[in-house]
Amino acid sequence: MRLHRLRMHDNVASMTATKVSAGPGETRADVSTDVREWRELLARHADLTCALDRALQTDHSLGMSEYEVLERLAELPEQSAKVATIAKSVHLSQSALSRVIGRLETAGLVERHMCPEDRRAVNVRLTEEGLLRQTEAQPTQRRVLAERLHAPLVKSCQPL
Amino acid sequence: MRLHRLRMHDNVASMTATKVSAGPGETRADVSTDVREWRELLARHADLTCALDRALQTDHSLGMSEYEVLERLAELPEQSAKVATIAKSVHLSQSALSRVIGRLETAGLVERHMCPEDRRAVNVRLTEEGLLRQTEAQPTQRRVLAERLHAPLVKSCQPL
DNA sequence: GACTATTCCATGCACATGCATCTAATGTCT
DNA sequence: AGACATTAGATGCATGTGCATGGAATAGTC
Repeated sequence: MRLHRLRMHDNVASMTATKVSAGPGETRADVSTDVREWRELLARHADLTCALDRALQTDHSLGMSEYEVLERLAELPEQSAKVATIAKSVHLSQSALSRVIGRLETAGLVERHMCPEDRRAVNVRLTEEGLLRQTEAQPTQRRVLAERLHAPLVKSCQPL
Repeated sequence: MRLHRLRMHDNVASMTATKVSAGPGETRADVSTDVREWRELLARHADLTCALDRALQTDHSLGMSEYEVLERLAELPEQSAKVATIAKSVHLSQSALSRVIGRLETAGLVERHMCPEDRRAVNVRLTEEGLLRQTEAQPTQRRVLAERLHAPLVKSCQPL
């Protein structure tokens, strides 16, 4: 049972070179505002990611990546989309997404169909079972978000 | 070369059961405020994590986890700490942290010493080389943070 | 002092992910 | 049509991570 969580994906963005020289009064121990914000972001992400993954896994046997893909499909009127389309809204590499879809397919929650108008593409369609699972899991996700999205951080950003 | 990034760790927090029932007007397609916030957090995290890892790896041959540990040590006056202490401020499991320290040790950036007053514990000490590398890498980290922490998100949270 | 429980860290293992690459299909030239 | 470039998606591989466990040292109990 995978109970961790992480993701990232290379979303190529502009690299405007904003020069930021550290202030002269800066010592070894003090930390810039950006760094504090960044550490809070990391802490919040770790907390939520862990809690969400745990809750989804325990209560619904779904990983966070799996749930996210189901959720995106469920939000669509057609409840199906090409892999490339899903990739645009999920922070996973193409390969990781391909495997997530593979796991969902094995579990019977989605089906892969060849795309008639572009036979390279694959259409991913939510099954009845898939919609059911997503519908069941959604309250769990919402509950965890409501509980922790704005809760005070336990593990924070103190300089140790 | 590892060019991804992600982390999480189980920081046990209270599980106050805040009941949040979805409003009756909610349809399949609309997304709650919490969910929008959560997706923004995910997107920001993915963007920064990816950019930071790339920059640190390319320019300084350091992973994000490695850099973070170096940074935490460099912030301390003694520039050394027990593993358990470091663990409190980094979002890594104990095992992952142990291995990060192992890689840093192999690279000659930290040293492991037995802790005299508690011989179970290990003291991790920044080497000269380690401090140098962290000092070199810090501007890179600050630059990426300044560039992207508040930049508009390219890959956002649209319902596809 | 002997025994047990607990704490600190390292390691075996399973697994999800990113990168590089491959195949197939499509698009673009000439 | 033929040749080359591009795009969609799957997969081999290396790697980082978490979980479970283990060994060693300490703390607590009798």
